[in-house]
Amino acid sequence: MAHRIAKRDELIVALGEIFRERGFEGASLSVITERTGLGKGSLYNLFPGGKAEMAQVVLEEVAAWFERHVFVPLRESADPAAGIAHMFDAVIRFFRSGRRVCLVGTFALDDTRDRFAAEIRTYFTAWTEALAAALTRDGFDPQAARAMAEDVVAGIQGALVLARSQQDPAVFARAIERLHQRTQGTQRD
Amino acid sequence: MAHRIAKRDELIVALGEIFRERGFEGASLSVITERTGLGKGSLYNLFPGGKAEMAQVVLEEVAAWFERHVFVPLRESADPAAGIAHMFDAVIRFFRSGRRVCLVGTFALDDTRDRFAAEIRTYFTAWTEALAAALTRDGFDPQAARAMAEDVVAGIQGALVLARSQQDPAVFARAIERLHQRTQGTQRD
DNA sequence: ACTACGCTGTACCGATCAGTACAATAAATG
DNA sequence: CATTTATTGTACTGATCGGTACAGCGTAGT
Repeated sequence: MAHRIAKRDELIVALGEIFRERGFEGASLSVITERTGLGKGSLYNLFPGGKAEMAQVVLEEVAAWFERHVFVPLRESADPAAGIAHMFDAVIRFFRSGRRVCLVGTFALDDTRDRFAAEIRTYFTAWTEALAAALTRDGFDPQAARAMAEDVVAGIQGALVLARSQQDPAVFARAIERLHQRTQGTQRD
Repeated sequence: MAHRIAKRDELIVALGEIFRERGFEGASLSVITERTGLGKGSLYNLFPGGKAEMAQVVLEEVAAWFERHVFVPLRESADPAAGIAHMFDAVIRFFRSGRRVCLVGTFALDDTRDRFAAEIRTYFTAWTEALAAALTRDGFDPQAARAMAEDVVAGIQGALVLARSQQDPAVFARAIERLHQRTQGTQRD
């Protein structure tokens, strides 16, 4: 049995890692009990809704993290370019420089997609819109800002796929760097 | 029971759709028998290796399709820009304007990733390298070509994730259009 | 027509799935 | 300490998993 996890927060983080590594279907109760050190009794006591509730809570946690570390800075930073830089830093940290995969992206592709469709959709629209708004404030034409925001969010997701496929975090780092530079470009309409 | 599938080629196509829609784990033998109209007896007669062999064959089929419709034009087209344009057309067709998802990308993210790691890796490296070579031939600085190729391949994957999450193929179409334009840009080093 | 063989459906296998029931234990409260 | 309450491990459920065994069938070759 793995080390016992004391606090609920840590448990949610651990669940997130498991879902990221194995997907929703692949994260069986047996691997969850093993990795968290919690028996089924404890798990179902904490999450009466079972696996679906665990995934739901993890998704909410992810959404909250992005809200705090990405969306708020994008929206409220006095200097929009600083907010955008902050976003890229946060993304690099969150995805562990490409070693981690995007849970929401994973869920968006596999057969879990319908179950969490609303959460997945919200995550990406919120991100795209917050970034587009920041780019607009930074001098981009609104239409160009929207296009650039889509490019950046899609580019990050794609970079995660590519880095994972090559087992090479450097691919992710390079892609992030280029995306960041493009947001600082001069052609803005 | 669904309509009986006559030819092996059609069967492989059907298997591809099932894996795309449900992932490797989610594509249970029961849904495969139902969707293909073939019983387990037939399936295991055709693919003695079971599900793993089915997925392997589908991956090979995808690789062959890209080799023929994407990599060869990229490598052999007299006009590299025409080869690149051909690639974008093929991609739009293959992914059904964003309604279809990339099987390889899906496998790269979920827990199937280790099982097919070699095939996944080859798919993306072959694509990136063929595109980078074409861009170089088209006048890009070799380093810029490599970066652009990574951006394009990652951008396509990300656009598929985004389009799927928004259930909006237009997101994919727009992203492809922008990627294509960037390959035609004038800043090449 | 007869044989041989490839294809097929079906019944079955042990393993594992998510989830439940519940008794034993631990912790909190008096 | 006694009693209540919350947490936990374990044994179980029925369903489904991937895979196997095999008998029945159709067709081709002769």
